[in-house]
Amino acid sequence: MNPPVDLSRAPAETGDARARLLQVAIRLFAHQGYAKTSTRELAEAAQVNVAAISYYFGDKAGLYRAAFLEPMDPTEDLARFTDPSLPLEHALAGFYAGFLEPLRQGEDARLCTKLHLREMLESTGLIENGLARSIQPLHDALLALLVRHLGLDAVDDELQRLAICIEGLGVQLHVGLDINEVIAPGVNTAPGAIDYWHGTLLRAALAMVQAEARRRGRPLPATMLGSLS
Amino acid sequence: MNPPVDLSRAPAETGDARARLLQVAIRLFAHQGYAKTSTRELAEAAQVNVAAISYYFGDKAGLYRAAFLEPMDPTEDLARFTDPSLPLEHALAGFYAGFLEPLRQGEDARLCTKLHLREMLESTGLIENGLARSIQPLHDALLALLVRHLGLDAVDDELQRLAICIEGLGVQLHVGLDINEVIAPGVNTAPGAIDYWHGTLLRAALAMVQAEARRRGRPLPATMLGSLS
DNA sequence: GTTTGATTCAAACAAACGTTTGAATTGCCC
DNA sequence: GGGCAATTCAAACGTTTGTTTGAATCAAAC
Repeated sequence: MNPPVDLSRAPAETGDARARLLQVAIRLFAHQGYAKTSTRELAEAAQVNVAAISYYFGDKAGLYRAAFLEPMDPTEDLARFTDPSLPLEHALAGFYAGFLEPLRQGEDARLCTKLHLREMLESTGLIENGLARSIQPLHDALLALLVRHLGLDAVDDELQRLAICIEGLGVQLHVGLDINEVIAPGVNTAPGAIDYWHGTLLRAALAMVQAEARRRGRPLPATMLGSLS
Repeated sequence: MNPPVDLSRAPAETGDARARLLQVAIRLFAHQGYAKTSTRELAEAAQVNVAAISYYFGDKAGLYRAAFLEPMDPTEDLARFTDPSLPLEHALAGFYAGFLEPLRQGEDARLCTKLHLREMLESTGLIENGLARSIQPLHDALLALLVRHLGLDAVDDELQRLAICIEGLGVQLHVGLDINEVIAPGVNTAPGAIDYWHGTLLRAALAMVQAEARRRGRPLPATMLGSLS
């Protein structure tokens, strides 16, 4: 009795049934969505009895919530580019490194990103409490970076749009992971593809920022750029 | 008897039950996905008996397929930017106009785009036969445009990535429609927001293309640019 | 007015769904 | 070994799912 429903982060200490369910849930929910994934399918994939879902997570929605919120820690992504001493180029390189790292790692990390992207389209309400809280700091940090390097003293709408464009380039890589392979075979899978993408995104973002600086009549100080240009 | 299953485009002539089902299907499938939308919900929303679904479309999947493939005609989007006499800036402006037009129109057009975006993440196989066939021409036309203005004689991987970035900026607008409003309130809903976005996307794409031209040591002829710069 | 074919309807179907149950099993402390 | 709580299990629960059925309704042709 007294099931540890939502014991709040105890993935390994309570046998591996709970942990296996979580791992499988991320994969299956990401791959085929919430509604198309049945509890029996989850249980079978995790080699666990169906009742384990309600035992450990209350119900199917609880398992989804746990799987969705599990690996969300924006702090390490933030650390990659918020250092004010970084030149713009290196900061943007660090920014995109956060987007590209899941692509380098195994399929699990990629599916985890897919799970979050899916929520952006479905918006089951989890997005306001979880995803937004993970994205907002990244967005604000990027805004601060741009304000600093553009020499502005406030965030205006045009800067918001610029930031969203810069983020969008990184998001697009994940959203179009599958379809880009159909449209332009090899762009994502060829050896070294991720590194090439890193360079492309970085140059694109730099060009956008420099264009915006020029548009505002505030060309970037050369010292703020790195070696690439 | 002899039900007109998949009569292949006869939306109005056979009473409006079929047409109403299609219209409702686009809205509901886009809003909550395929699996979360039940046949009874569809029938009720369309004020139609449940049997009408199998009567007109065979089954639920048939209705989804019909709704998905219904309004897909890339030719008019193509016409906006493929004219070789257009300067680069005007061509890119036309390119993004195709992305932004659904945002100007009613919610229906927006949901239709959402329906297609959702398929990019789910990949139920419909994407290869339908969506890819609608996107591929756009992508190829954009490649041709870039090859022409960059003075290249072939498409290489870096040009593929540049094209995907340019497209990604447009896609991002739709993908992030909801979440961007949470992160940066007003960017999509403020009066004139779409027009502002058009300018931002255009300047960003131009900057990316010019940067790529510089990287290749082939600066763009000034004659190919328009009045903005 | 009757016939004919197309369309609509309420009702029912089997299958799959999420969840619960109560007994069986396990691991561990005394 | 006995007691105890945590965990696992097969089975069943009631509901909802997609689909089908056969009769009822409708509009036009004869």
